[in-house]
Amino acid sequence: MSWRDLGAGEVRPEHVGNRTTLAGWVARRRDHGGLIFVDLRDQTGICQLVVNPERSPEAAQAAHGIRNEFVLQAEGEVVRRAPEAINKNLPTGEVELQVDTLRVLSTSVPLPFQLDEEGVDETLRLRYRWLDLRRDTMQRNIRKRAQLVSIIRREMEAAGFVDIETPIMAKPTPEGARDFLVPTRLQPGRFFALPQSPQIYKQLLVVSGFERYYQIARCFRDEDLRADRLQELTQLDVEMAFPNQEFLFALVERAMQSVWRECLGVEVGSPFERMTWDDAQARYGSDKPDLRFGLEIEDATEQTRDSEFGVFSNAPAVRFIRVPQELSRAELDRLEAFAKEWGAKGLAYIVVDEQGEVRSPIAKFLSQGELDHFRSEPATTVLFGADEPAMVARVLGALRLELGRGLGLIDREAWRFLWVTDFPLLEWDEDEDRWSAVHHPFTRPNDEGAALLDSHPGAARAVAYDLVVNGIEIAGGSFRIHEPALQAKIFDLLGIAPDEQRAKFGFLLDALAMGAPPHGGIASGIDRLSMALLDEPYIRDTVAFPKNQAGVDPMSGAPTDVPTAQLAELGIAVVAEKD
RNA sequence: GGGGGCGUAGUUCAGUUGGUUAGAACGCCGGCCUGUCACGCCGGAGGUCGCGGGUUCGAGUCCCGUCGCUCCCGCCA
Repeated sequence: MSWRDLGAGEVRPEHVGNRTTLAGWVARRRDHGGLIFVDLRDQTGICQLVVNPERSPEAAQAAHGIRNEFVLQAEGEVVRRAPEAINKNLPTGEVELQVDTLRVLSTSVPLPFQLDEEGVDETLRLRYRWLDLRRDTMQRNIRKRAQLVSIIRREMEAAGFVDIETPIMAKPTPEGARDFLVPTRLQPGRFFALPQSPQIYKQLLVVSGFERYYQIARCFRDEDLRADRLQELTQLDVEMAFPNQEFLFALVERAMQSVWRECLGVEVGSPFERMTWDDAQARYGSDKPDLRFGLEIEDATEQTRDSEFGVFSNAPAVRFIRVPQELSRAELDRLEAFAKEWGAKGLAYIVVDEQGEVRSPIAKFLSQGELDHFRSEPATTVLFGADEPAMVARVLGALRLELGRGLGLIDREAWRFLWVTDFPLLEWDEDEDRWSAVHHPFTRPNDEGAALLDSHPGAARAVAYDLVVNGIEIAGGSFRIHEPALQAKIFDLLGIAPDEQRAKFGFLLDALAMGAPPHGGIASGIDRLSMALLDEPYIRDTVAFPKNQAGVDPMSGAPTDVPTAQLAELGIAVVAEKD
């Protein structure tokens, strides 16, 4: 059987993306099994190359002595052979090629790092990202991400949503994250901003009569990076007229089910669980609970109102978690330090040992009634939070996650999707001494919330929701305000003066005044979603060419200085440089 | 802006209470081997221990500073 009989056609350079080494007469593995990538019909296959000097002296000579990586062109007789007949340890692919001719099309210098090495310094990986992307995990990540986006597009379009692009050069926004600014030569001294999201544009599109809009949109936020945060992110952006929460939830659930089914072969049950934001805070101390383990937070505020333990009786909220283990003093000290990092003043605890005996520095202050309330199984540690409710939730939520991970309580096989609903509309900003929007300033209060805006704005709840999987926020959305008067009222509460409202958002208010239908939508971070799907702890490894934590691209060196003349053209003078 | 961790051959790491020519594995270079595929065997090269200063008879090791990377808090509607 000849090569061409397999239907491979001409073996063109682009079909032979090999990176291996030749030693002696035999193509040998360097990073992909000593095997040569060849295109067999429509799929990429892996082929073992054998050079027989009797059959082809030229090929043998070409193969001999080449030590660096190379790209090959080879033709010859294909010999199919079962991988296990050759080697039990490593699958060698489907095809072996008895080479007649062999030409080196491209060579390689020694690589700066080995592709099969784990834990290579990330700067080095990013500097040589084209190599890093050859690694199996990166190939998987990038390809799965592409598949995910493809599935989402298919689902959105099947539901009648129209893909519309919105400007990348947009207007700076006063609310939210810091903007990336873009100067322009035609308007010296003025700046566009890269969009933090297409929020206003998508609302305008619905007002325009595109009653179902979607976009895979790039968004930019000039904030500090984290293992799960990028400055330049991609999100599925969705908006619809006459929104219906059940419709939107079902739409997103269908998309997630398809993604999980087609990318992972996992059937995700539907409908997803739901929980109000208040419940999530009270039971999990988080607006994105990881439901793969228990360790729920319990309340003891009532039981400790008259406690002789001042820390409890003076606290607006007293809550606790029962850890199913007798924690050591050293571990408790570590957890206390952890709790303090999250803002706790200390960490009260009760240890119930194997015999059911209680050991605790605070036990002597507690009444029998209180102790009864905290009574637990033997070998349990009860950890307390006593403070403002928000702080208690924050600290116990962080402790819960820390313990869940540390004690191995997490069910690694589980996919726990959860809608968190009824977010607060506003939260008080201590630093700015004003209300700020929890979601964004265009979020609609629910009917009860609208009635509370004058008296108790902090109690108002929004028609806003997040989708969480395994403790990772993968989508969030809301219904929007479509009445100019209500929108102006929210701006008032946010401390945006009327003239400022006109200057910043006049065009939105005008649009709302010209017959805006009720509308709402949702957005889903594709990078985060990929992270969750791939169980990938670092968001940068879901992106082909990410920047590092300092916001620098180690590959290209961007951002860089620019010539003074280029700045002058823009009417810009740099007054402060790094170092 | 703040806190933690890391920085030693090309890569991943080790380096004992400060002590003599700083080690390993993989990679690289040379030689041998036609069925190998994490090939095997023999030999070899390669390190201003991030940078600067200090303590000491002596510093990879201790101290101070600094730079870089990373994780976290703040921040991220």
